[in-house]
Amino acid sequence: MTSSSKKNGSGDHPLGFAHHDHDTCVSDAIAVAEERCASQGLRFTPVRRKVLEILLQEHRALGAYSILDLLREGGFGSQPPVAYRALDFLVANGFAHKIERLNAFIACVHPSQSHTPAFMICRLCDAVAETQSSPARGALGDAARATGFRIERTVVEAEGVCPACVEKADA
Amino acid sequence: MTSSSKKNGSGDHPLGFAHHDHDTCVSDAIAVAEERCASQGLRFTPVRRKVLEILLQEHRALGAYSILDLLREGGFGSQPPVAYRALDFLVANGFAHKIERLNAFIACVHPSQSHTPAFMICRLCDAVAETQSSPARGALGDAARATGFRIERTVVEAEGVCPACVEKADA
DNA sequence: CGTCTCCGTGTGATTTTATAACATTTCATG
DNA sequence: CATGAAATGTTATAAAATCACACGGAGACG
Repeated sequence: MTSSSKKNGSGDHPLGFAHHDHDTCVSDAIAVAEERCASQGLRFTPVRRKVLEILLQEHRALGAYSILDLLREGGFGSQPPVAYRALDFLVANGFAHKIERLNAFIACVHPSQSHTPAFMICRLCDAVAETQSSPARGALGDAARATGFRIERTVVEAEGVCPACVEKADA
Repeated sequence: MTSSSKKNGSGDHPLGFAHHDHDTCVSDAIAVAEERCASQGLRFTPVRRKVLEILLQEHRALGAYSILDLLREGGFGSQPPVAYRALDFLVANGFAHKIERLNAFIACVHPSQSHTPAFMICRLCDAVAETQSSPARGALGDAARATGFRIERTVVEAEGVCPACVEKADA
């Protein structure tokens, strides 16, 4: 099987804090990536596509070595650089993000627009939801301007408890 | 010698984007930590003190293994858990922070107040400056409230170019 | 059509970061 | 001083990431 190896079939998802039609979300996202690569002269190779499919399919943050396992199952190379290179490409081009707190990777939710992603990470179930932030507009931006620091990129990750786990805990 | 092994003597510092009297800053911070540990019943043991001294002295983000090297020079245990445990203590109690982006640690600039730290990391010289942020007040906080996510902690790290390196680059 | 070059891939080895497991020591308390 | 909890020391191992080099396919160019 090419899809999950853990827990998700393909319909119901407690992930990202919200349910949605996952199958079309995967194929849509792949289509978008394909188009954008074509239009920007980027090579959307089989390994890169497969890694993005894996991330979209699982719909959660995956470590490079988990991805590697799934790549192996798919008949691709199984040494770390294979996964890391594909991930580098996906991250560099905004198709995926790295969650620094987890040393893990997740597919981007809206790869079309350029954006400043922020993440909410559940410490109980490890679910990760992507959202937006503009840290450069708040206190951080003020500090940067005051000192002359030139911000190029920001990592914003909130750790806490997702709605589903809050319910469970309260129950 | 108990101080640095890399490059800082004790006077001049391009670190943290600003110069200051470093020797007193180290001893002051140690004194503060000592007091706070005493008042809160925390054990400010030799290893923990030494690790904090190292972080304060170097005044930049250090990897656990660099710290370990310096611990060894100081006659302390030299196996990873020694450093990691001391760092866990310092981080848990707000005397130091982990820079997720760098897998490195840095002494807290104002360990007295509880705060939501944010960091500016220079990708050219690796200098790190701590500042404040309140991501929970902006778009991220809105998203969390909207979805029911309970934020407990936030990681905010801006990557870019520090003032000194901007100058060098422009020159 | 050849062939050159660049870029991506495959692979083995290694480095860097972090934790597990367990014995020993230290220290506050009774 | 006995005792138990917390901290440390040490060995071993796991997890994450990179290095170095060989191979191969797609486009550029004669």
